[in-house]
Amino acid sequence: MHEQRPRADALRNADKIVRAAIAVLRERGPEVSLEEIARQAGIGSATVYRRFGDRDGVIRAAFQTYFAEEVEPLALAARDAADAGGALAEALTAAVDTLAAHAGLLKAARQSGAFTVDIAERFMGPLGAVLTRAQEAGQVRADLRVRDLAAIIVMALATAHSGDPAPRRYLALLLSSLRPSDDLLPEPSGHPLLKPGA
Amino acid sequence: MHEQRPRADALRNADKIVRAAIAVLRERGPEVSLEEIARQAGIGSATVYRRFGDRDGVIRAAFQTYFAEEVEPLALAARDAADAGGALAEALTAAVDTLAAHAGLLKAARQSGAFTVDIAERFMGPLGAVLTRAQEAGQVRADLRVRDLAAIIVMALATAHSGDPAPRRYLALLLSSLRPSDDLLPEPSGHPLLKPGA
DNA sequence: ACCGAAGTGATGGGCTACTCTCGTTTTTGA
DNA sequence: TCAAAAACGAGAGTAGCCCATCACTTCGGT
Repeated sequence: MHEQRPRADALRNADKIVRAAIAVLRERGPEVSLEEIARQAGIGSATVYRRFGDRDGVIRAAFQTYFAEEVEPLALAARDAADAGGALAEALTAAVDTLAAHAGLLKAARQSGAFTVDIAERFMGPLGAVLTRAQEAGQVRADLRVRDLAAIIVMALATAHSGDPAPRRYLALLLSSLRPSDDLLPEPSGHPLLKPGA
Repeated sequence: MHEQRPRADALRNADKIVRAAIAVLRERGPEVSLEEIARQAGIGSATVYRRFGDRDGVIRAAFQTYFAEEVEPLALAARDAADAGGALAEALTAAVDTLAAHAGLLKAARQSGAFTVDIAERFMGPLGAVLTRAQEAGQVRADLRVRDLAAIIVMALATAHSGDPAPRRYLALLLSSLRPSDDLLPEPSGHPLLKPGA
């Protein structure tokens, strides 16, 4: 009854598929067929289905891997900065930049429901400490949560069309909403805290 | 060489198709087949293709009609309010509410590239006067443009998952970014002002 | 070295967007 | 009112893709 860990080559192949998916989706967008991804990975298409269930499974896995490797480190890098508020803004800007540079992957993730506030929040956890410090310093409003930072990333990227550069203006607008304010934000809508995605 | 205007029944049918598309997409989301929409409209599917070219054409037309009929009036209604800043916030909130109530249609529009800042801006024109008045009253920052208001709508809705209520908290956050500020926003990225969509 | 887990490539079913044709209906304008 | 023109409907047909399955091969841990 002990969990069987997957075989070594299975892990290698899963990784190859994910890498290929990231690259191909980035370049060619959500239109590419699964066969194309499998071909790029040098893996049979049947294997892809065995490992990931269906097309959306591949896209979800690819996006989450990308997020963990490219975005989460940005949050980690912000932890030790002297200027908490500045580090917060920098981390968010860098995250938006790299995501905007992966427009095709991002679009695919959106269509597969993989680009949500929940997912972003999962990888922005390290920003929690920075946020707290910035709040204690009076640099940002006190009623913010980490989830709001994740939402800012999602919102800033909503305006990015195909081929657009990063939507700097709107991100700046969003960052300016972090300033302390007398009005309190309404409570988040009553989400159960269950994680819906896989 | 005078422009032929389409026949009366052709216009009627186009309208029937658009109405059916709005209703069906709202209820069933982007997954519905074109044949289903045609059936609901009581129109042959070949006619749908004749009039709108392809699937995305139908969705674009449906979304724009919805926008013109349900969202633009909200902007018009705000024009004569005494409190310009309040009217601005109300109009944006109401726009986000109705769009959130049409989640399926919205999702389809996004997938077809019909829900863009450009499209929103096209129908938010009437808010220009209100924005100016609010700026003169010092209620909102001076470097805002109508396009930014359109972007706020797009951004606020980016966080709406399927079945979510309107994302009030994030809209409130966005509205708080309208407050006057000492920092200037960066210029909008160098969009040509050509309208890409149809 | 063995045996089960994992992979392979091929095949096929099912679905949907889209096209074409042609006989039929509706509109238009004189 | 009537004939030409325009639009329509229905169905068949094409093509591409997702996904499942199968019979067989390869690989890896014990």
